[in-house]
Amino acid sequence: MLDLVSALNPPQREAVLVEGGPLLVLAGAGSGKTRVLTHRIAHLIRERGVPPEAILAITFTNKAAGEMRERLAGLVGPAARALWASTFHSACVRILRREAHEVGYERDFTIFDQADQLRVLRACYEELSVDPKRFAPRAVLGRISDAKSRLLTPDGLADEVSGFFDDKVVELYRRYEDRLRLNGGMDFDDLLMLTVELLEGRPAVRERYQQRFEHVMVDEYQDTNHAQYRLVRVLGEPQRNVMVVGDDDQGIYSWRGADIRNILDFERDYPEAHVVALEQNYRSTGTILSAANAVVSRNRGRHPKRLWTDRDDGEPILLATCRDEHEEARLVAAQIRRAVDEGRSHAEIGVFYRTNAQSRVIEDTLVRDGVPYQVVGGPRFYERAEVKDVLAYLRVTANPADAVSFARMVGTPKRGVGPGCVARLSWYAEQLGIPLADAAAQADLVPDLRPAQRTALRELAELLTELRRLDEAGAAVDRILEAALDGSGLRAALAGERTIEAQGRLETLDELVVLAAEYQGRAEEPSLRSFLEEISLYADADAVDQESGRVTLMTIHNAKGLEFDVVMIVGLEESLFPHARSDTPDALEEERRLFYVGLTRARARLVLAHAQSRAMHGGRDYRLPSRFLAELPAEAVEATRSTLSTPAETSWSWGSGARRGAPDLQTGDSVMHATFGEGVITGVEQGGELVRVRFSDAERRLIAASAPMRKVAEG
DNA sequence: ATTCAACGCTTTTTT
DNA sequence: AGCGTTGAAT
Repeated sequence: MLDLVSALNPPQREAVLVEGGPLLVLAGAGSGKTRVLTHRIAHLIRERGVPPEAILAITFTNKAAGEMRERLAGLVGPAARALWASTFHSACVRILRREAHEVGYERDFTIFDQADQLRVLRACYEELSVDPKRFAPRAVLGRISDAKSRLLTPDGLADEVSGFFDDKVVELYRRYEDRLRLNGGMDFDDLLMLTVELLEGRPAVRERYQQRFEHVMVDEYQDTNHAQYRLVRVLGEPQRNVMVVGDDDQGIYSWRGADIRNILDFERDYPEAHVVALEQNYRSTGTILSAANAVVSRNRGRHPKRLWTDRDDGEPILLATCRDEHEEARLVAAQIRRAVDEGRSHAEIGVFYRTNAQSRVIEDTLVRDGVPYQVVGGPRFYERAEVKDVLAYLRVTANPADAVSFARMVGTPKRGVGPGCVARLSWYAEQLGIPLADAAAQADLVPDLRPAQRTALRELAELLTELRRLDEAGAAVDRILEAALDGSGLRAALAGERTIEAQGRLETLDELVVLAAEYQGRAEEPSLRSFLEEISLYADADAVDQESGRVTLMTIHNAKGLEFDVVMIVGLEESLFPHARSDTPDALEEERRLFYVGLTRARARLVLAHAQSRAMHGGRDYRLPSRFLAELPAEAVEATRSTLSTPAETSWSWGSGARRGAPDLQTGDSVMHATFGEGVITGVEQGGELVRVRFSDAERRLIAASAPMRKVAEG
């Protein structure tokens, strides 16, 4: 039998072996927390006789859940399959599918993604005659999401807020809720909120799940929100065998409602909690670790701690100054080449950035250089228009109440049925209290429709009947998908377009069919509903393939939990990283944690880059290096101007170091710029380092010292 | 009533 | 660079 603890260090061993009861593991980056988690579960199963199905293990991604199950199978054998290992959202769906009626939903409820949510919300704007320009829908949705993550109903929110904007939010939230229910739809926040309502509000249901889960374990606990916290709390009673693992330095989701206070609250709720700190890092070189420590220790709101390693210092961190984003991309390519020449595999290289848009230039360069790479995140496969179009047919098949999908389905391909027609149909459906799909079958009875529209609706209804028949007969998902593609005319419409774009979309749809077939072969109990559900809960991070032999490009958010031999972080510029929108002290600390997460992903080599100018919404911005660069210990860093192009005439340094004298520019001065021509200074920022200049076409912010620009007249 | 083309505005991070 | 809205053409 495998020895579960001999390879562990003392605190790790303690965390694995400690008796039941609440356990808080404060696990620094790279300190082996996944190992602790899996070994503890294995220990519970093997040594303490806990049945695998009595353990609920919450991970941050579906992929991590799968890996945990696999590792566990290696430790305790196939019994591990009975373990509930999943994300919060997947676990909630699993519970809600069984108990839907308890919270006023049908079992076949649909999960609405952000695009769906916006459609529902926009409909509410119409109904309530709210102007979307005055109340940005995305912002309102954000407020609703925030309320739900704190388990606030519209009434609860109303009690808490007041004011013109907030009153409207409450009003919209209330209507949004009604409409969601009408659609049989739940948004991501509902999955959590309704599960908490269910468990807290229905003693019989609660007891069932409490009895079932003897042990509850949560990874990445610092990124849980209030709803998740309450979920853990209610499931953990009465045994209180709750283990949470987290690191306050790695909390990067507060904008999504995550609350680091959950860690503090844990000790308050469970005063008897056992606390274990894992501070030995097994991942990174000494240099990387000390740099990461130096950066994160600038944050005020954190538990003081210091990760240590007994590894060598390794190589210095390479810091490259690039002229623009193209040079930065070439630097990335050159560094990849260098690493590969040294015998490293492409798979061991990760390139991180703050925003998805940054991947584009790098991709272009890598394609040109023939470097194999994968991009995680960005425009998502399942959110492409053509995919959503055909999925709308499947979603209505699975849930006839889903009016959002119905409207989408009716509109694509074009069949002469637009919003006006759908509105009439909805009116009719509402009068009779029947789903839109059924109303469509009776199109002949709906007033004020054109004959062609009646025909189109009838045909649609027939298609839906056919799809539903296939589904009920247990047809394979890829077969139902094919039937939708052909029956809807979606495929024919694209084929008829004969454009490159249409060709690409057809290929996308073929890919979807392949994915459906793959699902069909892989799923334990394949069904249309579970296929749609898997798609809805599919996360970008689930797609990371560390064995693909390719370089991985992704946002730092997606890099959480991963590690690479070589890590490059690009775009380290003020207003990009830290992002301009993170302008409060707290938000800035979160940006710093994000940087910390990025740094600590690296095992051996770290390359950091910033560009002096970057193309941004049409124009070109001139930028200062990120303040975070100045926070790196000087002895850990080797700075270089990218050697890939001729150095600019002016050089400048970052952070607290020497600063070149900028031309003395004042508001009102006239300047001549090499590229933009004549302009006038409209503002001076950051102690004269940056100037705002209005040119004939636009106002730009330039770095006073290095922009190719001279003063032509005093203001 | 639908559809299409132009315009103006905004873009962090994601389950 | 993309999206949503607006206005015009069918």
